[in-house]
Amino acid sequence: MSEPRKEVTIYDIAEKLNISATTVSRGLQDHPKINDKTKKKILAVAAEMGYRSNPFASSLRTKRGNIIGVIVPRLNSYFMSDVIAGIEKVINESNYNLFISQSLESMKKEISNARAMFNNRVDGLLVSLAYNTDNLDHFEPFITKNIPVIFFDRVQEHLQFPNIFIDNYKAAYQLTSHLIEQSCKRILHIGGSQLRNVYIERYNGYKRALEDHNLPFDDELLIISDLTTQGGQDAGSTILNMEIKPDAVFAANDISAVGCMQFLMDAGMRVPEDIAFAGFNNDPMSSVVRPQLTTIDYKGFEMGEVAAKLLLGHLTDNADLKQTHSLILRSEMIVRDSSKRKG
Amino acid sequence: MSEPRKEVTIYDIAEKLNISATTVSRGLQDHPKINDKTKKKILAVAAEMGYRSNPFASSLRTKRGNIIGVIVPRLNSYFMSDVIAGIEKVINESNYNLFISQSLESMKKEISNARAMFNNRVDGLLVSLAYNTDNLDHFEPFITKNIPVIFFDRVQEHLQFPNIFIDNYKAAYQLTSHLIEQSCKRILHIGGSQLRNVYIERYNGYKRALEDHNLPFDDELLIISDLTTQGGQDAGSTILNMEIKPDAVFAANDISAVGCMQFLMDAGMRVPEDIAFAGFNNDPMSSVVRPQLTTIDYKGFEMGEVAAKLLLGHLTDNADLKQTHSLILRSEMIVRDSSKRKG
DNA sequence: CTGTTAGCGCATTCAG
DNA sequence: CTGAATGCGCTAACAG
Repeated sequence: MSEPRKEVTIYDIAEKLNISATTVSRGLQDHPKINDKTKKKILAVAAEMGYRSNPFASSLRTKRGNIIGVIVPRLNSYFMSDVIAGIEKVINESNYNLFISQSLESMKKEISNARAMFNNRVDGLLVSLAYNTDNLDHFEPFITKNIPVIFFDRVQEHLQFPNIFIDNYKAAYQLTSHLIEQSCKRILHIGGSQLRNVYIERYNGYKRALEDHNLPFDDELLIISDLTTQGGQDAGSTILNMEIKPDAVFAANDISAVGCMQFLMDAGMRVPEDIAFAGFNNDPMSSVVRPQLTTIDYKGFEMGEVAAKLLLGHLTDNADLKQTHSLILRSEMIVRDSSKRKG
Repeated sequence: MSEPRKEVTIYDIAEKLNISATTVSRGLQDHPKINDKTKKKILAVAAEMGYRSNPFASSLRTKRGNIIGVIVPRLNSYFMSDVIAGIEKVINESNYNLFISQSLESMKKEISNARAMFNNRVDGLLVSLAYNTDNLDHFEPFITKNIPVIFFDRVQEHLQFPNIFIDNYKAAYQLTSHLIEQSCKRILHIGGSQLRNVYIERYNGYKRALEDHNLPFDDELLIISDLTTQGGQDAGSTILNMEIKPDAVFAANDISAVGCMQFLMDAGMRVPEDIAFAGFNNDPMSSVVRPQLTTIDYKGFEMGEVAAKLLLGHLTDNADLKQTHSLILRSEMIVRDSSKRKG
């Protein structure tokens, strides 16, 4: 295999044109004060010589690597991959690059990922927290260096870090109220980690809706789960063994809702007649399952776009955007057959 | 907001310890010829002063950025996000970082992404090709610079670039034969872009199975689709209008299979009695849909891991791994109710 | 509009 | 085992 030829530098271009490297550098960056003619010549020669800029040198000089870090709990969930797709779309149109890593729902990994991002000198960071993260100390170094960190979806309140999320409380309230309107009186909730805002809020919204409609709540009606298919099935099994069964289930995500629902249907229960169902996220499987699942349309792609744009705003000192501390995105209830007991 | 304090450099550490920066640099890298005592002192002072290495300077010097680029058609598909998760897992354990971008199934975007990766001087590249990519010219620059490029899943034969994929031909043959064994005689195929190996192979495997079992094939039995839910529904609509209907459908992915199957069921057809179904990928929705979908288990996560490991092997001059040109991963047929007409 | 000079922080000679 | 010197390629003063 032949050795790669030496890289062309701005000095090579400068030499060929009998001008200074500075001018070449400026020409390449479309600096306003450079003569259009020289600019064109520079570009032409650069192309001809196969020049490509050296981002390492540039970064060393400017102290900016033009990279944005992303830390998410998992990459392989429909919702998250949709968020990442949204982020990528926005970032791809900018001059930044994306470093992506996953915490695998472990705070320990999240800490090590954050450190890696910090050491790699990302210019900004987008984070969705792991299941069990209970403090934000590992993001302190970013504050020291004025590196913007933005949390999305799985957020935690912090003075320095903007948050982007949807109104989980309201959505859960809405969903639960809807179930109540379908004359459900005993609604069970399959909830996620009560460390995470999203699951706390969904639980709170659910509970408040019960209260507001004078429905009783007892401990048997709350099942904390890992929200996997298996988790949903386990919940189904628990329900099957209950003396007094719930007449509705509101699960904190679609996957566990579907797992639970199909488990109970396989056991002979009818949905929604015996037991109505509602999930959360509008995962594709919610419209594949029969009866189709009532859920909350939670646009991951849009959330990714918004998060990325907000971060870019911070990086370009956009005054308006820097004002934003919390951004609450719209979400929408989608009523499907799994909860329609009338009409 | 206060200005970030100046970064600590190896010179600062050197000064504090009255040794040279060279020694500090060596100590930090665990160079064998450095006294253990000095090494420890260096590490201690580095930690104390809050030192972090400057990857820009290091990269400029060594000409390696320790980044691996990934270009995929889409990030938000279950299969791809699983692949990416596998890649991330392996890379996260190494000293490399991941640049990720998506071509959105457009060759044009793929070209621009490849250029960006090249200009950002990635050390290696993992690629799954866009729907309509019909040549590999945009990857030539990587050859010139001896940058390894590895294709996975959506691959194209090329002397310089290793490929990782599954035996799509065999899997399709197996699936089609299975349908034939269920006494299906008229099997329709919903295929993807006939530019992409994966879809060509699936079609070929299907066709060969028909031939081997002396079943007729006519043009009406092939529908080329974009393999979305809508694409599946469209295929269903076409089928509904056929005078002689197929008694089985083999779709090149699960999403379109499910779209088509549910469309036909909604129109009153019975699955598998009137029409049997098979898909491809083992997407989660294939086990949620009823009847559950017969499919090919295609482990994205594993493919990601393998691809990343192979690339790392190339980067570390691992002789064994560098020998590998093509790697064919195992896949497995999963027979479910959508195709079980007997027993 | 263009050039001169200098230095970002590190790793690698080469010399002890 | 350690150090002095050098340059990777670029951009930002500053000066004209």
